[in-house]
Amino acid sequence: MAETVLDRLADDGAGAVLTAPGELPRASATLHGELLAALRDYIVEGNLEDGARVPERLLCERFGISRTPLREALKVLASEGLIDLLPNRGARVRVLSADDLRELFDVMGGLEALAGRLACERISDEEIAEIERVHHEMYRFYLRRDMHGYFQCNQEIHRMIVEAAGNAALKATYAGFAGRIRRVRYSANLATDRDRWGEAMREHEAILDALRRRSGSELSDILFQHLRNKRKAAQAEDVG
Amino acid sequence: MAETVLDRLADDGAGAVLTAPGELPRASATLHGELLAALRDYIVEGNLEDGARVPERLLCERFGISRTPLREALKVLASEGLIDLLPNRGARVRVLSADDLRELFDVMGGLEALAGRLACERISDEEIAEIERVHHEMYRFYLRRDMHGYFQCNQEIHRMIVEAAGNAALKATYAGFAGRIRRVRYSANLATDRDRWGEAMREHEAILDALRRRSGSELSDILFQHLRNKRKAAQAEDVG
DNA sequence: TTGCGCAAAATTGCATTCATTTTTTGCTTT
DNA sequence: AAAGCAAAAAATGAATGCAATTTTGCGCAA
Repeated sequence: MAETVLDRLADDGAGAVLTAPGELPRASATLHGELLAALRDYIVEGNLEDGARVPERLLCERFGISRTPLREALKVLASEGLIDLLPNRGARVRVLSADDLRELFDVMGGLEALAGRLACERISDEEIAEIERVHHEMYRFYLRRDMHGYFQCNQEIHRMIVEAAGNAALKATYAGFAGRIRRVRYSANLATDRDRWGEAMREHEAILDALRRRSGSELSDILFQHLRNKRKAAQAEDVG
Repeated sequence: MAETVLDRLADDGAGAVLTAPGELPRASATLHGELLAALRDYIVEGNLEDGARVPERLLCERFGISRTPLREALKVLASEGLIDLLPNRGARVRVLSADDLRELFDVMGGLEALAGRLACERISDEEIAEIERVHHEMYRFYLRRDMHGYFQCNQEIHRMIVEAAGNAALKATYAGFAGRIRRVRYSANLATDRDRWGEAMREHEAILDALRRRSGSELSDILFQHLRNKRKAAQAEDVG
């Protein structure tokens, strides 16, 4: 919705910047940087339809800026894969084909596999305990069939593993891919596919187990397969 | 047809630009796109010192363009991690600390591990035969202690594995990280460390073996470790 | 009604201009 | 001679202007 962006910019004023802890570069006190972050969120959050034209003129008015910084931001978003720039024909929200999705999921899987491997090398007992805590919380949501809570915890666990990897480049790359995928809604299928939900829960048990044993290559495998299965479930939804 | 940016660069003798097949988005017939590719190569190839200021004015003259498209390209290069943009203080070639390098190598390792895993799922016998061919060529270079030839083949093999993964998103991401690392010279150490060279050669044997058996998770492990060892060798050079 | 052609309007890509900020230069003071 | 400071010069960030391309609107014919 339009107001979201307006409000965000207005709330921040010209100076203040929400320096969200180490996701994509929420670049500092420059107009370009703020605009970039705002516009990225605007698109990632699905305020524009798939394939919709990104209205340059309109966004300029809305943000109260000229075209120059906006166009700079669009170029960056295009390089991030969120939009397509068609020569002389403006920017469009990138539409992800089934094949694109397959690719993105696999890369996400590879990045998570890497995160798990690296995490095993350096994670502390305290961090593992933290993850276990969220894991058990997630399990309770699972028992209650509370999808929203479950997903919240699920994402949090994956985030914590990436965090535990202690690799900023990985984290930024991961965040970028997560943003590209986030536009796609693929969440509702666990409700209709109880088996998958149970399977996912078991996979998470295995993840925690491998993590406890600091078995990097094992965790790596499990995480990749976990994402693979997630992808398959998501794609099954497309068909049915 | 108008003279392209590339022509202008070539005219100035500042460095020929090759249109390498399917690396980072060599965007189409737009000035911005060409400029971006040219500037990226210009920086990746090391024409500017580490930490050097990127001379906006000068590059404009050299490329024969105005500041607007150049600045757009700089924003993108910054988002790719090749340069830093300091507010009001221009762009600088990003200096990679030892820690940055560690991170980048690990991510490269993770991406190669993923590539290997995916490649095992879909690679054809013919593709494997191709890789074997290059592998043997590389082995001959190894026996002759021809480092240049060896490296050429080495890179080619890794490129082929990424190619065989059949994942464009992975390929583009891989190319991006390769570009960021390419500025760093870490090649000369095999000459001084015969053991490492032999070890690398054995690792490549194992890579090929796992690939033949289509053992994805095994290849994944080997490739990650291979990059790990490469990193260690590269970092050892820093010290000695 | 549907499709075609063409002029008007809008949009895009890039150059240019303008206000700030940073950097340099040159003078003064100790 | 070195340090401090002010003014000039250069740079950066963003707005505006302009030519070129694309899209839209509309009349007209099939």
